[in-house]
Amino acid sequence: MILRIDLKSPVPVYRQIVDATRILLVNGQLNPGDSLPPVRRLALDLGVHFNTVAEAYRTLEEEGWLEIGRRSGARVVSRAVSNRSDPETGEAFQRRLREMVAEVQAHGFPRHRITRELRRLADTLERS
Amino acid sequence: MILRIDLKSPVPVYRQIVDATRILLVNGQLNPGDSLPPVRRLALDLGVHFNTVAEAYRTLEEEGWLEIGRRSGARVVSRAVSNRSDPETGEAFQRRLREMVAEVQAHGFPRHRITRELRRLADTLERS
DNA sequence: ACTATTGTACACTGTATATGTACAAAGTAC
DNA sequence: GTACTTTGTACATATACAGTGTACAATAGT
Repeated sequence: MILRIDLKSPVPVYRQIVDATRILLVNGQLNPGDSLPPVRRLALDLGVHFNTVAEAYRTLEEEGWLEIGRRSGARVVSRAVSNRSDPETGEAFQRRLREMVAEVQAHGFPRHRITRELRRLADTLERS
Repeated sequence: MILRIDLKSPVPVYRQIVDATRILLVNGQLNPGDSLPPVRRLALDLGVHFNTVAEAYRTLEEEGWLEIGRRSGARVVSRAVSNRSDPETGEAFQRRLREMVAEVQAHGFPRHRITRELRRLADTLERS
């Protein structure tokens, strides 16, 4: 499993691991039955302490993605996704989208590239 | 100025203020010459300490949006946006977009609503 | 000049992130 | 089936950061 994390980011490392792994899970690049690397190995790869990785695994377990055993390590399980999403989820999604767009606009990222990325992502989602 | 912040969010309040205000600035709902409320008043409205608001204002000042004076308060200034955005900006934008999408998918938010929001935002941007 | 209003400075507290170290459980080898 | 090795867990500690409390400094208005 290859993840890229940024030690200088204000986002805590364990959450970066969670976020990156969740993408793999949602996209089907990690499937039920697959094993995740032992905490010590992934920690070495990423250059962090293994307890940091363990914290990430526990978070993913709480979200229902993983099953963690003492010697068996972390394994992906099939996860029932509730089709009933909180109404709050949609609002928060819109707000965070606008925040992100405003931020990259402030950095001078041109509008047409922003719209291009948004549409490209929408297309990708639709086809998957 | 009306902002909505979430005291239970893991995102620090001062950054929520920054993010929300940046949207107003980028969208032209706050323009050069406009005054922002005094830190104590906005703090009362939001239910936080005024130093928290002051921290947000200072951050926006560092980003070049505001000019802060002792008695004159915080005032919006015209800001030269560099058209040269870091190449990193685009990559980070894509990554964060995918993270957000994966997160709402995990919450059961249906794909067609995600794509709808993405395209709606793209359209809005294009027309502004 | 006085005063009220504004932001600033800085100490303090609580919480969360990341690490260090010792331990416990459970497969594997013999 | 006992020993060993590999795995995650528990918890103490260090550090950084967010948020608050309080005193101060500057400045516009009277």
